[in-house]
Amino acid sequence: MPPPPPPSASGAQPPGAPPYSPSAGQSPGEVLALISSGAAATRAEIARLTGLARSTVSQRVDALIAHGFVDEDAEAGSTGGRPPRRLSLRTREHAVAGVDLGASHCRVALLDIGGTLLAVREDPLTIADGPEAVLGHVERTMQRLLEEAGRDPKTLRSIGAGVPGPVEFSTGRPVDPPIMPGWHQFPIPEFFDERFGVRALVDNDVNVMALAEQRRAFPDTSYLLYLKVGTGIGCGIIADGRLHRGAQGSAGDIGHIRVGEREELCRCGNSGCLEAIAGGAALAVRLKELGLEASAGLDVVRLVKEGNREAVRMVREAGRAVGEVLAGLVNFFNPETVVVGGALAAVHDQLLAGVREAVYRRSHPLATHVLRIEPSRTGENAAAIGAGILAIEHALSPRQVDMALAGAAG
Amino acid sequence: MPPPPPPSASGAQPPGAPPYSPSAGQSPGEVLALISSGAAATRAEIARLTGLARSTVSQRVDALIAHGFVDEDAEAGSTGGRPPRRLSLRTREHAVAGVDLGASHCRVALLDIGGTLLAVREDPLTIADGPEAVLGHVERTMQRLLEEAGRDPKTLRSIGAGVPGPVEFSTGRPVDPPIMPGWHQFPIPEFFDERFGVRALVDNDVNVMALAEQRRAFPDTSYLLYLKVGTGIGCGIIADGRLHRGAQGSAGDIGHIRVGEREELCRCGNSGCLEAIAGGAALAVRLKELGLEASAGLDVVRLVKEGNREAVRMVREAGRAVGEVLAGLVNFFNPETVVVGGALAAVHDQLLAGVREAVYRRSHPLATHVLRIEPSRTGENAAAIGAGILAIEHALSPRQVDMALAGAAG
DNA sequence: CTTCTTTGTTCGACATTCGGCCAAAGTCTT
DNA sequence: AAGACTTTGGCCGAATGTCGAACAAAGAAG
Repeated sequence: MPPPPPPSASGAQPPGAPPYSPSAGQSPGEVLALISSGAAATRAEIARLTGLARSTVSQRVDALIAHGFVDEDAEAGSTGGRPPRRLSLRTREHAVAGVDLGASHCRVALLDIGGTLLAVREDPLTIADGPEAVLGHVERTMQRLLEEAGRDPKTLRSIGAGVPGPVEFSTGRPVDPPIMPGWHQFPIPEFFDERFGVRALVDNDVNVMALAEQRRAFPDTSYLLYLKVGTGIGCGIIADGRLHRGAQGSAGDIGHIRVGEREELCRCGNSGCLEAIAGGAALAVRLKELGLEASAGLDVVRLVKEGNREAVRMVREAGRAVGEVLAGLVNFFNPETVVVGGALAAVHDQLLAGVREAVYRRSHPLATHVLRIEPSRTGENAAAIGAGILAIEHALSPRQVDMALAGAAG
Repeated sequence: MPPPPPPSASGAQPPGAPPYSPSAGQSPGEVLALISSGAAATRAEIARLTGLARSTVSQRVDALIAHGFVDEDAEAGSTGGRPPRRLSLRTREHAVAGVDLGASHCRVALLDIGGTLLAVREDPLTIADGPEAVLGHVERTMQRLLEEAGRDPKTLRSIGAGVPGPVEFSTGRPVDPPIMPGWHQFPIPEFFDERFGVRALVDNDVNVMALAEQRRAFPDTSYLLYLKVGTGIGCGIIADGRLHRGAQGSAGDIGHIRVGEREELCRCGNSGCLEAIAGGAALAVRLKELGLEASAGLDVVRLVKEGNREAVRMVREAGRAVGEVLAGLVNFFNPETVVVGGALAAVHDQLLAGVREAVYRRSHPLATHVLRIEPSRTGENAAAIGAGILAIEHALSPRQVDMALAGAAG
């Protein structure tokens, strides 16, 4: 018979004990996370941060070094004692690819595992040509970039991809994508697994852009909305530092939210949709009706930059429409940062003026008190880099790293 | 010289091996989570689920039993071999309190750690009397309920509370609550800590109602919106099974989202707010203008139940207004379930008809395909129970349990 | 009544972690 | 410039935790 609850001997915690465990560093993979995130750069820092014994830290770091995940750099400056050896992610032998597929373009980026862009290439490409043709091109581009960058294809650790349509993230398959005929349920990860033997993560393009924006430009923000105002209008959502994809992965599909009582017809069949009022395509149509030369969102940008009064007025009005919808989303979601990107963000002076005007008028003071509304800081590579970040974070996840260390024990 | 990176098995896993670790059971606290959640009820089940050795499981379960967290019940039916011993949460010696504070009422619930309601009590109470008076009453009610239920106050493990205003969850302090004068920044957790020596978790009342609804009525849904249509209108958000509170904890504040181009004046100073159009208070005002007897949301409910045509029409119209806003939120958030509660949900036939009509007209098929819009299933105790759930989940969190086991080591 | 299956416990082997000790490598003081 | 001090990292024995095999328990199946 097991003894009854012990009479709680004086097991009171020693006074100087670390505060339990900050729930980090419990495995080699988590130690690597500390290193790669920049939270800790030396063995001693890791020990302090995790509360682990220095010897334990050393042992884990040794394992990470032995498996090629970590480099031991030159020693850093002393703080009064023996100078520490600086640890860093071994970027030379680990690469990922980020793929940005658009309706009419394809951009492939090669990044090292530390997030540094090694090479990019953009090509015109019709996504409606179907998955085999498009992904075949992507594969060749990846091979080419690897060669140009002097990286062994064996060092590719994972692949991220952003596509212009809804995706079931867990399987990486597009789900009834409107502008991607032939892609419904196509197993994109399997395609890449067969060619490169690595895991591919596929997400909506707006989601990966939001990820890039948050990780690169606003790392201190955990709640961020990324509004893409281009031909259409979409939104990427970062909640608690992670992408929010919703129950079916279609979260952020705000292009067809109704604005006011307006009746502009939308291609979706409804009327008054945000996209039909403020989307680049809709603006171009209306400018054309005014006799101006405009067929796409980029023409609107051009006209605004030329100082065309009608175009400026229209973009500002579009900003107000976006802002009216955004005001509601701000109340609902309570983000800390809203980033406006997409083709129309090129004229963000005009667009953001309208957005800010509407949001600050309609949102609650509590929610807007510290709210920042800013133009996108990432450039044309945003989606490709965001896809690459998706791949990097997968490859460096403690779980993946621990598996690699355990799987190839030696 | 360290060997180069091993040929890192890409995705190939040994066929018979357990699927790495389902990231559960890594500590006694996590074993308890399996038991309390009902995921596993015997030692053998825990071993199968976690992949741990049976001896390890036994040792952890012994520790949990020794510390009074787990009971070993009578043995269950055999499946062809030795019958397993059934394990269960020891509910007799662990209790929590759930506090529901409203503008003019106070409800306190006592629950055992398994979530069973032991006792409840509601009293009229003016929250504007200030924190000392109100919390003093809550304290006395808790003492009384503990006595009535025959529970030693020492068995109280934590306290949850829902209050009618914005709260900074991490500190448990109200932040500029409009209808709680005198409560700004009042340290509610400290108040309870001094009296009961346990942690108190304070959240917005709509949030805890959403939690109760999800945990009790829709446990298989990870993305849920709880709409409370009462005097005002608010929304609780469950994302990935957890409460979404936003950057400042004011997420879900949808009462002042603009609906269409309407111009009804709102107490917030703006016009066209959802609350001013569809809130119970606004409906009552309008019915009164029509010469009917109505001063609060409950009068609207009464009139609808009496079959008053104006009231029915008005509630249905309110449902449409709510639905119009909700349609946008559904596109943005992509929930799986929307629950409509609050005082006006008592006439959910009329209200939901309007909501569904607007949502299914305006939301995208992809998002609405599997979307359920349903009336609240929890009753008047929803907020108190939700607050209790907050407390239970804190007390049973692996971290808390592991600390308890380590702290009182024998 | 024997054999089989499943559960839970006991116990020795093995791995991990800790903490103390020591060497290394700098700064600071005299 | 030499010695004292501080901080880092490696080494090693002790403590702890986990595993797997063997075994006992308890019922089902034949």
